[in-house]
Amino acid sequence: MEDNTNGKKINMKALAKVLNLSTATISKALRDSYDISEQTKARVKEAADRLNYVANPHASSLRKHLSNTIAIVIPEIADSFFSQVINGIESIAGKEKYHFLIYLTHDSYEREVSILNEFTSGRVDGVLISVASNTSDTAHISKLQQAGIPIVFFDRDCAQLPAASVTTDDFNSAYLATNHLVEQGCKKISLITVQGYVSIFSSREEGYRKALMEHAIVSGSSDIVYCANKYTDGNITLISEHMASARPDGLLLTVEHLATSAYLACHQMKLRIPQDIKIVCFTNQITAPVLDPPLTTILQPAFEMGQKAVGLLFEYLSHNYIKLEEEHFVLPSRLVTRESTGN
Amino acid sequence: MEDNTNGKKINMKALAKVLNLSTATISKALRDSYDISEQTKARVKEAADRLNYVANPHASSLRKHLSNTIAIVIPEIADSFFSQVINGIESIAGKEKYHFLIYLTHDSYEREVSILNEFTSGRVDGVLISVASNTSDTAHISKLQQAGIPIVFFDRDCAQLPAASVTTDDFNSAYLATNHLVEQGCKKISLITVQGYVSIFSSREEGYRKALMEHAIVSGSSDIVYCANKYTDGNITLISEHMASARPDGLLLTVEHLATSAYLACHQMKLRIPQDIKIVCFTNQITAPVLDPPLTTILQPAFEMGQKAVGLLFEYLSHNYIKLEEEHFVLPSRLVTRESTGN
DNA sequence: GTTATTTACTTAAACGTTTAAGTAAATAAA
DNA sequence: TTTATTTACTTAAACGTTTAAGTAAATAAC
Repeated sequence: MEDNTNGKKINMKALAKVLNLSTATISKALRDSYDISEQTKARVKEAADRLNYVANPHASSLRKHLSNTIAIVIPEIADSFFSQVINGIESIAGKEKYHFLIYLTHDSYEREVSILNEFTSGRVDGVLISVASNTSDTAHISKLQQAGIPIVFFDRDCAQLPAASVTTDDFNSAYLATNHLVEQGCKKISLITVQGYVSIFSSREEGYRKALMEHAIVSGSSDIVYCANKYTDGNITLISEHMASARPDGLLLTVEHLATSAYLACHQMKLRIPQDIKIVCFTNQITAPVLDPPLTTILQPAFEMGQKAVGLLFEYLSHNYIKLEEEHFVLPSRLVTRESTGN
Repeated sequence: MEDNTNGKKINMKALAKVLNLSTATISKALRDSYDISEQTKARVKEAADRLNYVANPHASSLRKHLSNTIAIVIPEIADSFFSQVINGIESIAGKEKYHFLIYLTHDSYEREVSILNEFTSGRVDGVLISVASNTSDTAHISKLQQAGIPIVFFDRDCAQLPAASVTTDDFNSAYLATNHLVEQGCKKISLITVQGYVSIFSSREEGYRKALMEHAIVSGSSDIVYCANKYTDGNITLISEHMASARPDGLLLTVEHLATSAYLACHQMKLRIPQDIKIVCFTNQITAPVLDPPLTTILQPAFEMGQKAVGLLFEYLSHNYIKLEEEHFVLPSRLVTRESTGN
């Protein structure tokens, strides 16, 4: 191979020297500038290919004030919903040659703040975020917006903020799911959820309440159990104790990992699903149909939400001049009934 | 607020002007250089904090030839194993103030090649990769190594390459799992797996074969089913057809998503697990204990593998001068027996 | 009291791109 | 034939850091 590079990493200057051209010409040729002859473009591209030239993204980002990178900020990654969202984002961002950095808040407001604060540095061109469940003060988000970094919320938004959002119809889904439990004969339905300020949890709670109200089922705060928002034995205990004391005949679970906990609790207490207790859960786990018994789920359009969120961001970034703060999309979730609510 | 910045993004030059210092002093003060007085350091840090100064990472990376970013290249993300690995990586990388870019190959060799080729640009300081199952030509990986980018393989390595690896004992796990099936009374055990060049699949296949051999169970190629490496209805059909024709009484499944497919196939065919057929699967799904019936699994130390892999990379990057190509770690997986192999 | 060393800074170049502005040669317009 | 325009480049500055090298003032050594 006569490539004159001795295995050293090649940069634009070296490439220019090889071709007897200026770096400006190389740069423009590679970006297909009208300013460069077709012949030269071909020569440059051939040489770049042959010598494995790849432009240094830091130099490029520094000069252009564009990173071609977006940040995805989520509470957890070991969750079917979030990983499917990432798949959706990747399906679009990958094609557009965008890179994405992932940040996990572990559902902690403090981490979220320190993660977002760093984004004023120009590291990313935009942010897709699903906020921590205990995020109520949104100053860190406003600060980012004021710094000119576009933000799109998905799933968990901060309703009080003027920002783009892609969510699902949590209120209605919870309402329909609760109705379904009532229709299947439940008289005492408990909500197993997570404490948090974000709207998805309050919406799900309100949907649940509305359904109960409409069926004249009295429910008090003792029918709601607040669990930790991660998979722990503690949650199993919480649910067991609740079932022992409140003796519900229906459960609405608002997060994925609660399905396993609730099932284990039922198995431990020898409660038969659905005969003794019926269960619905918000989850995208593919194992739902093979659980014991198959689980009735509220299936969220995770992949599509990811696509839509990143699509909005790209539309903004490509200067199609949409106003992000006016973009709000609510994609429908679907109640998939299975044996866990059958009879 | 008298911050002289009018809401514009502040850079080092602006900060220097505010403090009547040179940018060199600012830079050194923020990095705690011995060259700067404590008094000045305090002044600088206070002002930086107050004005929300965050250094531009592109400028910094360009100058230092360090990105403080690593790449994680995996086949899929909607998989408990990989998402737990990411959690492990994040648990270390997050603390070290490293950022990570995620790239999905969708198990395609071509995508893997084009993703890795880009890494010679200096975008990342190192790469953690689990190769695509059909990667046999490893030129793209060697090229990256020659360019001086450190690589650590996890789970799926390229055994022929001199590179660090963190794997689990696939051979032995498959061997033990198959033995377990035999001990539980299986006489005809099928392997449901995925076609691929990577060692995990061949190791699992060999472990399976060795166990059968030792028990003098004759097995032919008709006992092995090669599925697509993603969750599809096609796989369910493949498995059903195999069970109809080969009539196995035991199944060893080598990838997570096959558990759901196999269970559905059994349900459809009215085969009772474990009475008619016993099942073991390599999976980290938390729902394993609540499946119908609870699934015997080979649980991989995903989180620890992520930690170990990124730990090796950091040890190398911090110039502790370990030789990556000599680092090979094999972490043990654990057979967790449940009803799917009971009697 | 002169010289050497230390302290606490500053100056300026460099990292590898992109791009506005400039230019010489070729072509078109008058 | 002269002038205007177009083509295909080059020059040089800029992006925001880091750092080697330099320096003036203060302190220490002799």
